[in-house]
Amino acid sequence: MATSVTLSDVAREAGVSLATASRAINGSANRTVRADLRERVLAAAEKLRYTPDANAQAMARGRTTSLGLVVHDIADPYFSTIAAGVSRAADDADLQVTLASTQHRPEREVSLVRLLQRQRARAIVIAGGRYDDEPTNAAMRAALADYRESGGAVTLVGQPVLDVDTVVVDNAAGAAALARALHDRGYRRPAVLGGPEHHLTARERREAFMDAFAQAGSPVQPAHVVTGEFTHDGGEAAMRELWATGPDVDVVFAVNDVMALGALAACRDLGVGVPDDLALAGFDDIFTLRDVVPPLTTVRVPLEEVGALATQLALEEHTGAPRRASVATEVVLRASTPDRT
Amino acid sequence: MATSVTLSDVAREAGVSLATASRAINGSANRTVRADLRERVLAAAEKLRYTPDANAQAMARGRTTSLGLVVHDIADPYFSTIAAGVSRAADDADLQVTLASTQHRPEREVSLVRLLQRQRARAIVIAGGRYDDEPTNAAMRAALADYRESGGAVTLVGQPVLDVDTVVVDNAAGAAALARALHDRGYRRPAVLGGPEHHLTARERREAFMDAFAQAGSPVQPAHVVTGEFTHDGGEAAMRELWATGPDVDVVFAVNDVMALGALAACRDLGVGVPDDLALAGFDDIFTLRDVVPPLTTVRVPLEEVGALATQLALEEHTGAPRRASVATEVVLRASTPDRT
DNA sequence: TTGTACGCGTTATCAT
DNA sequence: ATGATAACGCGTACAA
Repeated sequence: MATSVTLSDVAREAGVSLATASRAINGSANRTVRADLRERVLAAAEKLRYTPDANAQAMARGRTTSLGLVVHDIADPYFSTIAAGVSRAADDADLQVTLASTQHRPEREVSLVRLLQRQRARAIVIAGGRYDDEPTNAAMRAALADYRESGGAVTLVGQPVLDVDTVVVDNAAGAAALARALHDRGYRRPAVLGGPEHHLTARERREAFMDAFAQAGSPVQPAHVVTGEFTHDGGEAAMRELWATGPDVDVVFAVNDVMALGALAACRDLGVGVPDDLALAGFDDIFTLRDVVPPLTTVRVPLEEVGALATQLALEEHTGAPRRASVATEVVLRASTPDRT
Repeated sequence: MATSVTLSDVAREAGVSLATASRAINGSANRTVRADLRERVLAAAEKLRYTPDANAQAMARGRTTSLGLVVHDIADPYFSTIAAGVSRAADDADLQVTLASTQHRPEREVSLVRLLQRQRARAIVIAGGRYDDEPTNAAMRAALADYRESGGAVTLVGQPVLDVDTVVVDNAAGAAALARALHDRGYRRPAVLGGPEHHLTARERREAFMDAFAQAGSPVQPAHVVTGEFTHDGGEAAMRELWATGPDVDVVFAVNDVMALGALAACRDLGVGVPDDLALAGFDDIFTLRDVVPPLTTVRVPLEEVGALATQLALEEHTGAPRRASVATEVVLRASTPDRT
C-alpha cells in the first residue's frame, strides 16, 4: 500500500546524489545544478511519479506551509465569506488552509489553537468574535502567547483584547451611523435585538446604536432591548419575545444580518408587516440579503476583504506591539426602513 | 524566535530517556510506563510547555492526521454546508481538515489533489460536481489513482465517473418526482434553467425533469431550456434570457437553489410576479431558502449529511471496487408553486 | 557544480 | 519496564 517514492529513489534512478536531486527539484534560491543533470532528475521524478513529502520538507526546512483558520461554524455565511477571503489570500501566499471549527462551542477555541500549534501552522486567523469573559480570554491569551513564542503569527478578527494583531471592524461607527440614518428617516421608537449579552461585537453594535439614538433624542426603552443567540433562531426567538410585550416600536435593529433574517421570519409568522407595520435593519450585509424581500437595510462589512486582510497581516514580518487594521463600514439603506418623514 | 521545546528537552528535564518520554506522553497501545516516571514526564512537559510536533509524529508514524476537502467556492452555501458536515465528521475522527478551493476554476482540481497528496492527507473528499469532459476526467482519474496507490482514500460527491468511492445524490429521481408533482398541481408549460451544459449534476436534473414532464404529456419546449452558469448570477442571466423570448411558460425549474434565487431576483426586477405570473422551483434546499419570499419549492438534499457521509466513507477500511453510497432526495412543495388545478 | 553527512522531532525496534 | 538507536524523507552546511 503506502509505497511512496522518495527523493532517494529519484536520485538513484537519475544517477546523482540525494543533494543534487533535492536541488534540482525544489530549484530554490541557489539554482546551482547543471542543466543536463537537472533534466535527468526531473525525468526520473516524472517516471517514478515522485511526490515530495510536505511533512518531511517542513521538518527539514523548519517551517510548514499551512495556515490555520478558526471559525464557529463554516456553514454560517458570515464565516464562510471570511473563509473565502482567507482561502484566496492563503492561496496567493502558497499556503494551505486548515479549517478548525468550534462547532458553536467558543470554549473549544483554546484547544483548536493548541491543535494548530502542534501542526506548526505558520499563522492562525481567528474569525470568531470575543466575549467579555476574562477567564476565557486569559486562557486564549496564554495559548496564543505560547504559539507566538514558538514562532507563529496570529491575527484576530474582532476586538483587540488578546494582545495580537487585530482586524478591527468599526462596529461602533457603523451602528451609530445607522441609528442616525434611521432617525433622519423619521424613526423615533427603536428596539434592539442585541445578541449575546457578553459578545463584544454584539455589545459594540448594540450600545453604539443606543447611544446614537439617545443622542438624537429618542432613547431606546430598556424594555425594548432583548438579548439572545447570535443566530437565525436567536433572532427569531428574540423578535417573538420582543413582540410578546406589545411594544410601542417603529424600527428594530438586529445586531447582525443572520439574526435580522430570523426576526423577519418571526414577523412573517406573527403577521407583522415589514416595513409597513415595522421597519427592520441588520448588520454585515451578507450575500443572502440580496434574495430577501423586502431588501434589508444594513451596515456593510466587507467580509471577504476582512478575511484576506487578516491573512495578509498575519503573513507580514512584524515585531513589536500588536497592530490594528481598521475596516470601515458603510450604512446601506434599503426598503426595509422606508422614509417616514 | 522559533524556539520549540522538543521531547528530548522534556526527557532530560524529567531525567528519563527519549523513549520513555515518548511512551509517557502519547500513552499509546502498550501503556508500559511506571506511574511515577509518567508523572515526572508529564510534569516536565507541562513545565516546559511542550507541544508535540505533528509533522514529526507524522513522519515517524508514517501517517498524517489530515483530511483534504476540495470545493469550488467555500462561500457558496452548497459547499459551505457540505463543509460543515465534513468538518464535523473529521473532528469525530480526530482529523484536521485542509480546505482546498478551486476558486471557481474546475481545472485546478487536479493540482489541488496533487497538493493534498504532497501533504500526505489520509483522505480527500471532493465536493465539486463532475463535467462531461473526458480529458479533464482522465487527468483527475490519473491523479487520484496516484494518490490512492500512495495509500490515500478518496470520496467523491457527485457522479461515479472517477473510479473512486462516490456519494451519489439521486438527482434524477428527485427531479422526476418534482416534475410529476408540478404536473399534478396543474402545470403544463414548463421551462428549465439548466446550468452548464456539460455539468453532470445539472444535466441529470435537467434531463430527468424534462423526461418526466414529457412522460406526463407536457414536454418542455426546446426554446424553453436555457443554459448558464451554476451560480446566482447565472440563474439571473438565464431567467432574463428566457423571459426575453416572451415564452409561454407557467413554471420554471432552476437546477439548483442558488440559480433559482438568481432567477427570483430577475423576476423581481422584470416585474414578473412569483408565483402569480410564474411558478418557480429549485433544487438542494439550502438554508437560505427559509428567508425567501415566496417560500421556494425545491428538492431537498441533506447536504451536511452528505459531507459527513463522504468523510466516513473515505475513512472506512476498504479494498476492491469503488463503492456507491446513495442519498435520497425529497420533493418539498412550497408557495412558489401553488396548486393550479 | 556535486557529493557527504548531519540534523529536523518523533516513533518503533531491539536489547537490556 | 526502560534505554540506546535506527529509521522516517528531506534540506543544507561543509567539503571536495
